[in-house]
Amino acid sequence: MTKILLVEDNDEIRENTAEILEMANYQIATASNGKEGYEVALKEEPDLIICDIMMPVLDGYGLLHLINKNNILKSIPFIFLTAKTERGDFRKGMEMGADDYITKPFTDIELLNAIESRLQKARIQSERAASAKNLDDFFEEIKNEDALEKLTDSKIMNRYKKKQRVYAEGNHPHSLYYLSAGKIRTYKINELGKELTISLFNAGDFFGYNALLENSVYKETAETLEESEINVIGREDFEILINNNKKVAQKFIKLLAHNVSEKEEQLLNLAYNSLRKRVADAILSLSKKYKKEESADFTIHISREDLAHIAGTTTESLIRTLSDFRNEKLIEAEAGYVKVLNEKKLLDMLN
Amino acid sequence: MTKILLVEDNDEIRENTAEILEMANYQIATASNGKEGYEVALKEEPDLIICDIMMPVLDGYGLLHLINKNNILKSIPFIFLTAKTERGDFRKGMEMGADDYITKPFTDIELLNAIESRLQKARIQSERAASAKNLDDFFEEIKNEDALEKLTDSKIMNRYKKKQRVYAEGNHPHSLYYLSAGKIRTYKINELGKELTISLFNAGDFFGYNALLENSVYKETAETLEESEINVIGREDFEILINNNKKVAQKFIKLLAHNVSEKEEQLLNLAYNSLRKRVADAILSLSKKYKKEESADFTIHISREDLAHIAGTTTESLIRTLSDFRNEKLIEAEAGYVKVLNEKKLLDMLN
DNA sequence: CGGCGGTTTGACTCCCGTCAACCAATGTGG
DNA sequence: CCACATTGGTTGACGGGAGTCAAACCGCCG
Repeated sequence: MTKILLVEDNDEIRENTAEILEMANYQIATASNGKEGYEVALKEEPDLIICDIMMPVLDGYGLLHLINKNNILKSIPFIFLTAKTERGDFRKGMEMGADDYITKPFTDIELLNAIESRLQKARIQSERAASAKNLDDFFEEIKNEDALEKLTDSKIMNRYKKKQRVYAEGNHPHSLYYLSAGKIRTYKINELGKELTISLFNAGDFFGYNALLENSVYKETAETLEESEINVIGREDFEILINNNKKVAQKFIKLLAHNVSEKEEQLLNLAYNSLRKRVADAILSLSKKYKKEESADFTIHISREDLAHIAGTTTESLIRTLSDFRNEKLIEAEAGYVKVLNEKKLLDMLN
Repeated sequence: MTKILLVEDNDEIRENTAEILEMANYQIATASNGKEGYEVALKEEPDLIICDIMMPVLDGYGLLHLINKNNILKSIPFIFLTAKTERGDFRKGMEMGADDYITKPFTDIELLNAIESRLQKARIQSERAASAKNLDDFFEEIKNEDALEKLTDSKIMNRYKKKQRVYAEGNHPHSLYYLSAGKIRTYKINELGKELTISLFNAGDFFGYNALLENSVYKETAETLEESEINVIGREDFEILINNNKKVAQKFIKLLAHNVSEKEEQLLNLAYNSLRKRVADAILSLSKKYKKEESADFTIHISREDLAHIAGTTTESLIRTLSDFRNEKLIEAEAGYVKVLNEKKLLDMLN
């Protein structure tokens, strides 16, 4: 049932009006001033508010102001019911966002008509917005339909040399990649030409799926860190698969969710961690990704520049930090490689 | 740009008024009577209609009647602009569903205020309705599943005050959240207690799905930026849905993929951008997320501290940067709010 | 031998984080 | 009702971390 909040300080008018409205089969909540009205509004969430202007404690303008500031209440139709007949008062009320302005004395019919008119209007508004949304959904659906016809079997294998590019930022994705051997990194470049390595991939990883799933262009560049072997899966095949195979969809959902978490963690690191800690993290994440087996100590062959781009710094700064680490016996480092000596201390590195 | 239809038979008033509105940067269509007005309305689909009452051929009431009968046009705000100052005329106009009633003579300010007030109101309506529709769709989907019996009671709605916590890092997720009104942010804290805001959410967004999908604990904390209303969807319901409903799975895959892209972009920013640029980006991302409509300028009420956490810096540094921006006339800022004056320059900010 | 790419070190600068103080507004408790 | 505490915003002074530019070094190959 439609619920109406009536805010009016004069007891007689309030009770009379409430009675009329109840006879018209509305559910009524009442309040005798703006402050009380706001409290009742919060609690009851009426479908419409009728409100006097001149009231003690908090007047009608004040109440309307509060209502408009509240995200939950601001879309409720608001009608002023007042003895203030001056043009200035009327304009002020309307400009503040009231939906109607009824001057006393008024007839029952006027009041009821005004209410119905506003309720009607509110209903139309919400219908309208909802139907726009429906149309979008509809087109969304069509897009996925006719992929079914074009099923072509394509499982190509490619060999890549070191530092070779697989795809570049801005390209349109045509395929999903599966790294069967080697190492891949993806990176972005900012306006000043500085590189940041975003992700590392190892044998057995899929990559390049993000642009496909988001249905957009690549947002990063992928290149090999060393010689690699890559399987290419056609876009259509992948789409059919993910749309029709529950398991595949679940796998990618989980993968994506994990990616998001990882990136969030990286964000926090880059934002506030010292260079020392960022370099330590970079080394550890390489270790985590590429270390062959649990017990053994880890050595990676990587250029200073590449390592710097993982830590988000410059080559020179990275080198200084590596020197520090070397002096502290945390790592062993010579041109072209880094070997982790004390993983625990790296892990506990303070900022 | 906002388009306004002005229907008025008096040439002088029409042209004068149109001129005022054009100066206020609205796009204007005109008509000199109700019939013509209806034709123009159909063709132009204005964002707002201003209309005289007494006109030849078809009067203002007639036009409003036609507009209300037309499904495409009926939700357009409608303002009468008339010499008819009688209470009866006013009531008739409002009862027919007009949104405001301005009597001649009127001042420019009155007219412009009335227009802005109604446009604002219309925006709120559609936002609100669209977000409600989203959730309804979602539950429509749920209903079709065979787990019907379990989830009848699962649509819980919660009210949160400003700065209240929804979930905390490390908690186990029990539900999916849907923000039906208000604003939410998620953030992480590093060992030194520094906060970084990871994501912002607006009415109509889902949040908290990442931990569910990854099948792990929350990796970030979520709290309200202002008073909010949140729908809670039980974990089981969500899991059934996403595992069995192709459309829902696709929706979340796309959402996740987009999240990843966003985070990657943020990574690059945090890694190498100057404080100036990061602050500019923070302001712009707020604008992008919370700006109501295209043309209007954007004001956000946010504490310095919160803004600093979005930019990944300290409150003091943020304040200095804001002062610089203010001196450069890029923004207007006083305690508790920031207003964007020159979006383009903020966007083109160099490092 | 000279050039070249990658690495390392040095010197300098400056951005920005830290600490401290102050102000204004708001709330609070006696 | 006022003194007082508290909170958020702002400004100033200071210093260190890390980026920039330059130069030296080193191994390698033709």
